[in-house]
Amino acid sequence: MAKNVPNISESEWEIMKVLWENAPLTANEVVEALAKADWKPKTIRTLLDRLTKKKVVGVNKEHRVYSFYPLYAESECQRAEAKSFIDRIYGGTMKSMLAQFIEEDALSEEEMMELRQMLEKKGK
Amino acid sequence: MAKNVPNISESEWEIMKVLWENAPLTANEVVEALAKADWKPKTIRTLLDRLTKKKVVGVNKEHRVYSFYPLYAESECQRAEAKSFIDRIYGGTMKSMLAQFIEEDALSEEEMMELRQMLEKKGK
DNA sequence: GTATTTGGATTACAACTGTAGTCAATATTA
DNA sequence: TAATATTGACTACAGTTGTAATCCAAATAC
Repeated sequence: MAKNVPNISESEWEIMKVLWENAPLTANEVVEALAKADWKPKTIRTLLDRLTKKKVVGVNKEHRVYSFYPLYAESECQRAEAKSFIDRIYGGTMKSMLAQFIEEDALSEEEMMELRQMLEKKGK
Repeated sequence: MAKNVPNISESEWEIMKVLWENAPLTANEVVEALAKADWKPKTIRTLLDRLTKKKVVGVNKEHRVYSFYPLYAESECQRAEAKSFIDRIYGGTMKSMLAQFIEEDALSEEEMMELRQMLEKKGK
């Protein structure tokens, strides 16, 4: 369980989002999915290659045109990032983070209500 | 308001934590505060210099031995990091993040209770 | 006042990132 | 089949980061 997820850089994360939604995809399909991001196709290739080298992405080489797919679930990666983020910035507790958001009115009334509901529901 | 905080790297963040707690401090005092972190003093100097160059830290050069102090509040930096983190990883909403934590039972009963209380109190 | 320590300035150097470009083989098109 | 386009492999190159070391001047210790 909880194999440690390798580090995924910011640009790489964009690629991953596409793969998590539609994998497997060829490089070209990823390029198309990211048309709005103004990256040159080669850049996307490089990122795919790096993700592959890092073993965050797998490659199917059965056909001439390879296809790529994630080797970790999105939620797994999110959780890994979240943990390291909260540790680093908020001393390790979600509470401090949420406390700050609440104090600084960074949440809308609606959002707070949703959060309350989520907590209630789980509460029991 | 909300001048954009420059990027603060992971190691640099450790330095900042010390400065936020005790600034102004000389380089040497920072070194002492970070004795447990096993960084060579020179490394800490380098990080202080970089933070200074980035204008995240200010320097008082009135005495031969300089002293350093933060130019941004901790909460300001935390918020900046949190925003970019949530945008990048959770599509921009705190809700998705908290939802995931709740679903995956990443919070203890006690933590959830505290969160509930915080939300209640603010609620009205 | 000489030797030594301390602190600031400068330099080092590899890994990781962002952002591509070149090259060569294969596939497709005319 | 000859020209062209696609795709994968490899290379490029500067900026950031982690992690220091060297050099020199001033201060301090003998």
